[in-house]
Amino acid sequence: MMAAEDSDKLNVSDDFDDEDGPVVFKRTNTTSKKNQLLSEVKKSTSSLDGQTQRKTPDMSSSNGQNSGVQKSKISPATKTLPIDISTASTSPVSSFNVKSPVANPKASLSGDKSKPLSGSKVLNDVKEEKPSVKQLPKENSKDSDDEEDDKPLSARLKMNSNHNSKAAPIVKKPVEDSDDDDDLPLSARLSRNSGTSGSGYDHSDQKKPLLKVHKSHQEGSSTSVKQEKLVTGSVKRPLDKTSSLNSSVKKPKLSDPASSAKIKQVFVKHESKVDDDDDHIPISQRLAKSSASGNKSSSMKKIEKGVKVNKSGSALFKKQVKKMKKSGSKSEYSKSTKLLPSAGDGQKKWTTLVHNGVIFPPPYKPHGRKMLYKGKPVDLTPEQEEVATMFAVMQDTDYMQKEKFKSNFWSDWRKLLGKNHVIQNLEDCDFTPIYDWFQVEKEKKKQMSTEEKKALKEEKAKQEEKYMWAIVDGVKEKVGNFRVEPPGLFRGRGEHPKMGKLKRRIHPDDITINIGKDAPIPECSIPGEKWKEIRHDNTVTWLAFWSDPINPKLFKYVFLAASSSLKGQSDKEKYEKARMLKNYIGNIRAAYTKDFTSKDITRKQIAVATYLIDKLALRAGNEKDDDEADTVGCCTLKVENVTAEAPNKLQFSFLGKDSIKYENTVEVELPVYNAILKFQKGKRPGDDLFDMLDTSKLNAHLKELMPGLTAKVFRTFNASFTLDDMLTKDTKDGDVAEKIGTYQAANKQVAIICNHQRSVSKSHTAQMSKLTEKIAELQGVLKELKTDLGRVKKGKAPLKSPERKRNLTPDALEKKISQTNAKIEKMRRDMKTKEDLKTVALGTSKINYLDPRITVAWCKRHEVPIEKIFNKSLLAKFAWAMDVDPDFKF
DNA sequence: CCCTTGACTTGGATTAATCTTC
DNA sequence: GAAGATTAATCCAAGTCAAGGG
Repeated sequence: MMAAEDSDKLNVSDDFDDEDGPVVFKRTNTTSKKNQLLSEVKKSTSSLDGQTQRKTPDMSSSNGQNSGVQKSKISPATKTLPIDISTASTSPVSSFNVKSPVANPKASLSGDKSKPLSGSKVLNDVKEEKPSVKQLPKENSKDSDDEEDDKPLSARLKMNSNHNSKAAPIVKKPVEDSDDDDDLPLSARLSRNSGTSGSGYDHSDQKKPLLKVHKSHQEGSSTSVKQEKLVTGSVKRPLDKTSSLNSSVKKPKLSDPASSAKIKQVFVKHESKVDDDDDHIPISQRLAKSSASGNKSSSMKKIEKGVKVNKSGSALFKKQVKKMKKSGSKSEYSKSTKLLPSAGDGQKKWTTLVHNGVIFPPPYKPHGRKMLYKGKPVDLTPEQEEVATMFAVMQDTDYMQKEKFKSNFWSDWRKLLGKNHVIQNLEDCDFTPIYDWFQVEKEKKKQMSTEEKKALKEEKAKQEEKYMWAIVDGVKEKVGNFRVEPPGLFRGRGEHPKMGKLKRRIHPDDITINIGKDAPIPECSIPGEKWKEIRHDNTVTWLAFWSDPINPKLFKYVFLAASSSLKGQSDKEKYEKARMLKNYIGNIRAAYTKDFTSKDITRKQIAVATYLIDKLALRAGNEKDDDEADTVGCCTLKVENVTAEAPNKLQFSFLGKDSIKYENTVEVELPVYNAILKFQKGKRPGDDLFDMLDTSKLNAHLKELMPGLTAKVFRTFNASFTLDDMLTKDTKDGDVAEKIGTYQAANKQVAIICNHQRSVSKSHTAQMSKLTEKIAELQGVLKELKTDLGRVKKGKAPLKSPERKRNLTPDALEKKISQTNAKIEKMRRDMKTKEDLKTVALGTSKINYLDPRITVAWCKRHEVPIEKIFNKSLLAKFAWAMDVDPDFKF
């Protein structure tokens, strides 16, 4: 307490950390340092001041006011009664409970639908098919866990970071360490390096102890017992079997029928289990019985969904639907619920596809503001002005400090100006008039009344309505990005060689449309222009694409939204594959451990790389061109990115995806440590650490170990496993808020493992000091209350404005005191959380790495409304996971 | 094999919407 | 009731990985 009040923020944070134990403490510290680093890197030359000096327009803003009416309608629901929302709202969310078509991989399994049925039909069929295959011996829940093998190594990492050692303080990501030790790969584990292990900390905080349960660990408390059961449970997994299987399989490409079938069988197995019990009622429903009582939510929701769809369909759309139906599908798109068009037949992704193409940004409207060149106004053509404006508007971004950005911009702009233009160099350009105009426009927009804004919004919605939906196999689905990207200056991340280049406007004749054969060709909204090409390719899911103006080798695609069944299905398959890895991981670890000492250098490198991917959740690391930012992943690590610290630690430091810095120091098995030294020997700092390796070799090898296995599966496995494990271990009885806290802690842990960072908000520091102040103030109040209490008890009048306090009784004072204390406590917690998460991005893992079924099942088990964890988009995206059994185990 | 093309997932930053607070 | 903070939605860049062609 006190620390917080009297100290500056740093201290405060430390305090907080203590709460969690030493580990945390460390982490925080490191974190903050990290931030500094990051920011430095990112900003490059400019420091904050840059912003302040100029007008720092706060772009954010918004309309602060909303019309009460509208708002009120929505907000209440959202907030308190989650359930109501789902049922009541017409939004897509409502469908989350419905069984979505997506969800049934089985359909694909059955596979034989030679003939493309319409969606609903297929669905029905599918549904019945449930029975089937149970090939895999094991039930999932049990077998999966083998003793310790299945834990993600990363979870167990230990990071030790000594801050001190580094001169520069950046310690970085301390991911958490893992616990105890154990993480090692099977055999290794036995021998494991005990020495270091424990490290001073193993705090028991939750973070680490992943599965080690059976072993000593006791932190777990009551839950541990339970867990143990689960974990050790059985499992004798057919690893052997599988492995042999695999080996025999030669190329398991998914497309390969045989291998895919195999995978699917596995899926089926899981699925069947899940399906079997659907009796459980969705949690949200249970809790909120207020809303509909009793019945199964799914049926209800289904209805709702139907309604909604009908409502939203535009006339045009309906027409199309009709037409389409004629051509084959009879299902009512609005109603279909479960089916999956899936991949039963080979590569086919859909049978019928109807959509309206894409919408273009409005043409450029010249504003006529003249920029200055050597102090004098310059006339620009609309085209020239447009590009000048793109640049002017970026005056207060960090890009302005980057020479590369400016030179690339200049180079492209100059082409528009022409060699002989008055403007001969960028240095003498003053874009202020344009910048100021822009700020004014922005302000105007901000000042518009609520009504005006609303009207504008509706207008836009109306124009976009027809582009928002597609009908896939008779089911109306949301389109993800139907807006063509507007022209602008390329904003590459990190030190991207092409930053600042003009990203030209895309026209209809740049765009290729993909649509069903029987569907009407979308009309091109720009008069006089036409699409580049029309295709009818049902082996792909994109609706349209154009080539990237910055890098013509790349394409920009228009896909369905995440809530679509097509996306949902592949999402589910992704998680099923990761779950499958759980059954193979023991053998995989044993295999690579053995290869740590292989004489075959390639094997050895593959082994070490696989180990790093498994333990640290590193990305595969494809090769990159020179015209891209220089970042690396596992296979592309350079010698200089890894520093060996005797006796057995490796310090990693490199720029990963999006030029996000990965900093971590971790203890490794001695053979790995030695192997790294060997790979580094005789090489220069910039040379490839794994010179015999690339992602295709690595993945080819992984595929021999498990069908469909690739490097990225480890990340998914790691993340989901960690979540499941931490939730199982750390969830305690308590109120919903506490449980959510547990969830967030697990989520945070995963984010740290995956190195999902975010930049610290500009106002973070200010916010922290404000909180600190506020706490101090409350503390003052508290003191006064205590004094008064003492006086009142003795029959004296309270100090200060006694007349106002005259009526206070001791009881009332005591109550106030405790309220104030509670308030202070809460503030402290909030502050700690804020500091703790200032550089951690929780969203990415939630969206991409955590099997939603883990979350849904946990919510069901612990009566936490799912809406507390998943927002509207996530609920829609994970519709396929909503009916999971509460006992689901990843 | 190696290299390129193609398609789809992952990711941080921005912007917009909503909620909190004073 | 507006400023400030938080959260959700959007945007689009940057990865992964399969497949095709030579």
